[in-house]
Amino acid sequence: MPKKIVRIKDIALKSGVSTGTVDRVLHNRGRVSDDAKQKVLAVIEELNYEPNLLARALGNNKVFAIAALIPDAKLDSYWEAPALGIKHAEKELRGYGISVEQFLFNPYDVKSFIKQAQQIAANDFDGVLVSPIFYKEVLPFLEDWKKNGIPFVFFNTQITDFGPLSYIGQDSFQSGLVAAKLIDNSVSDGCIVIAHIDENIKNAAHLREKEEGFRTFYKKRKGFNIVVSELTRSTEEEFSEQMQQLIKDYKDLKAIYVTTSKAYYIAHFLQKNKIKDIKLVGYDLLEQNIKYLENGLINYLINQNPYGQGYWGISYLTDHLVFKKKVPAIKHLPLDIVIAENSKYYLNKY
Amino acid sequence: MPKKIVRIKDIALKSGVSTGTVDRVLHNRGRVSDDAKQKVLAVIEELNYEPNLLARALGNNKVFAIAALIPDAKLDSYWEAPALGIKHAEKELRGYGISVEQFLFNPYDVKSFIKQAQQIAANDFDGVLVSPIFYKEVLPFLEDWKKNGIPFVFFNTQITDFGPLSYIGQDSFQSGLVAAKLIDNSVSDGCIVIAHIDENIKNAAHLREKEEGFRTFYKKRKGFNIVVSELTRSTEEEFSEQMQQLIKDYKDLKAIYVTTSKAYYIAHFLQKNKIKDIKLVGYDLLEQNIKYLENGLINYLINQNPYGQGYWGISYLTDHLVFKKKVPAIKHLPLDIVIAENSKYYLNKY
DNA sequence: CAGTATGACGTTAACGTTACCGAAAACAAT
DNA sequence: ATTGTTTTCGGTAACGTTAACGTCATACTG
Repeated sequence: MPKKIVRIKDIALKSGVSTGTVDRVLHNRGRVSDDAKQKVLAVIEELNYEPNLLARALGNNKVFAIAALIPDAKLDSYWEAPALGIKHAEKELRGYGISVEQFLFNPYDVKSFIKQAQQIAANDFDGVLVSPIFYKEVLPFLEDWKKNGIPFVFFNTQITDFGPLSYIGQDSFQSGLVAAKLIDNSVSDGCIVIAHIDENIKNAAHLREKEEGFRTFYKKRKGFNIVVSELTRSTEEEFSEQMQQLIKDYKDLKAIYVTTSKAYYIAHFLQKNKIKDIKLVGYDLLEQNIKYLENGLINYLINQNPYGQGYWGISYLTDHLVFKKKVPAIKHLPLDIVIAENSKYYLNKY
Repeated sequence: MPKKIVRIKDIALKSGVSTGTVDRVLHNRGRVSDDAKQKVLAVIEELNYEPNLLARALGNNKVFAIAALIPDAKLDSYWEAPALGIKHAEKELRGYGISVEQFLFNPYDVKSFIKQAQQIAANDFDGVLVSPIFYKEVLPFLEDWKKNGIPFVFFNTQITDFGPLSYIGQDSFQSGLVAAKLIDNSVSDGCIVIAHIDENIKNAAHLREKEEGFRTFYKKRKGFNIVVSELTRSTEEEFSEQMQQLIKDYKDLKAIYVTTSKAYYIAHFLQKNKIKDIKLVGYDLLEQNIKYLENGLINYLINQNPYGQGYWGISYLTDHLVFKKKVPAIKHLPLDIVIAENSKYYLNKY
């Protein structure tokens, strides 16, 4: 009953060559006659050989160096989670010959991004995990890596094409739909604001997609007034003024959909000004967000699973490098709906 | 920079014994003097040795046979997902020397459970994954397995103690809280029914816990009338009558919380009788449930992640048997809140 | 004190794969 | 024919761990 295991040796025997030749065929690195190659391939097919991943990794006996190019969590705490996911993945996969080095850049400073990317390009890594938030600037590096056969995985921000090994992240449009439905479940008319906070909407395709998804949902609905607002917060006062204005402009404001992880700015404002009955939906389980989720000022958070993104990114690169497995070209992580009662399950777990 | 790898041989060398001795210490299978043991342990600590899991599994060179004792999906489609999770896990882990055999029993027939369990006990398996829905009947088998040093993992239904390797499932109480909050978000007063469908509440501790969680949430709230109803459905007519009665008894019925995966029974009834404005929250992404989720008759489903339960169960047994890793004694899977817009992410993925 | 258990340890062949090192064979240029 | 070059291929030592086996020494038995 336990299926007979097929080894390289068996293939070699059956096709009358040596294990070395079979190995060369398997990884088609040439130096093998067409004749032999065909024969070996036929036998592989016939016995339907499945490589033993353990032995493969062990025999390889190489430590693969992976570089992770991500924003510095000190400058935006959203990035704590991916960093942790990456760290945990490394720990778990170290036994499989993986080592990861994180290159942190300032998400508000293109220069710093380029500098770190150059660092990576200068040393030779076997794979790169990158959050390509600077579209134009990352391109030359992608070219370089591609030319050198170094696989790279995008995460969090999607770039179409340019041949990444994989993209890991969320479906922004769909997440806009989810947010809309959640609001729709408790608001039956009035004004709803889509708030982009601290991001230049021009450069942030994923925010536009969220907005698009949200609007799409509400196209079917009557009696709502959907408004977009771009807010910035360099100081609390500045932010507060913008909010005051918003409240004044839209008397029937019923709900706010925050497309970034900064919902807690608004929650803070609402609390301070004792404003109730405005539903609030945002993203990401930052400590401050959770706080307001628990005291009811934020109604729902959508988890983008940043921890999982980091974890899967490293995981996929490992599958590719160590085990030479195929990995999906795209992995959309679930759009977890988080309330106070189930939040703990989404905190730094996978 | 790439950390120096510590091998058993290094430990042996440094502590002046042989690799065999180190191996015996590592797996403390005795036959080692206290003296040597202490020394080896000290060196292990000092170099902080981390075993190479690949080499371990490869060297072991044993095919571990795991038995999965679960209800037959033909008799309750909830069990399709765990079966699939188990199958996928097996596929993924076959390369690591794992083979799984599923033993399906009739969830409504104790005899069939016993028969299958005996099957497992008769042949010798290296590990068992079991959904112990028949509390009393499973105990003797647990004793047996324990005596024979065969690890077993519970999933879906929790049994306190009896020394499983791990329990994998949901926190029922907490899931009651989640359900309550979801209903509370869209209902502000009136009567709310907790419906147990097709289950004997006496034997179903997890259903009682769900109810308990739900009630706990509503203890803080005023103006609600929380009612419990046990429903059965052998025929559609029988069920319909019970529902009619319920509607008649509670004119201000605003929401129903179904503690099992049978919310679609109620949705079906509501649709047929054109009853609107009763919020419905249930469990599990069965095809029929999804259907009503999409057309709005079911408002929320809570995903118990049955696929993941199966997957993790096998995964944990593998960690224990193959890699000899420590596994958590308890794994509570997330209480995923599912609406039409995010349901696809929870369908048979992990 | 011989004989036998018992316990403590070392040695070693595997596990399946990889990758390097040459040997052998085929071919090319004199 | 000889030498040189290239292509194809076999042999084999690793990779880190496991577990069966063998070898001692010591303790116990009568």
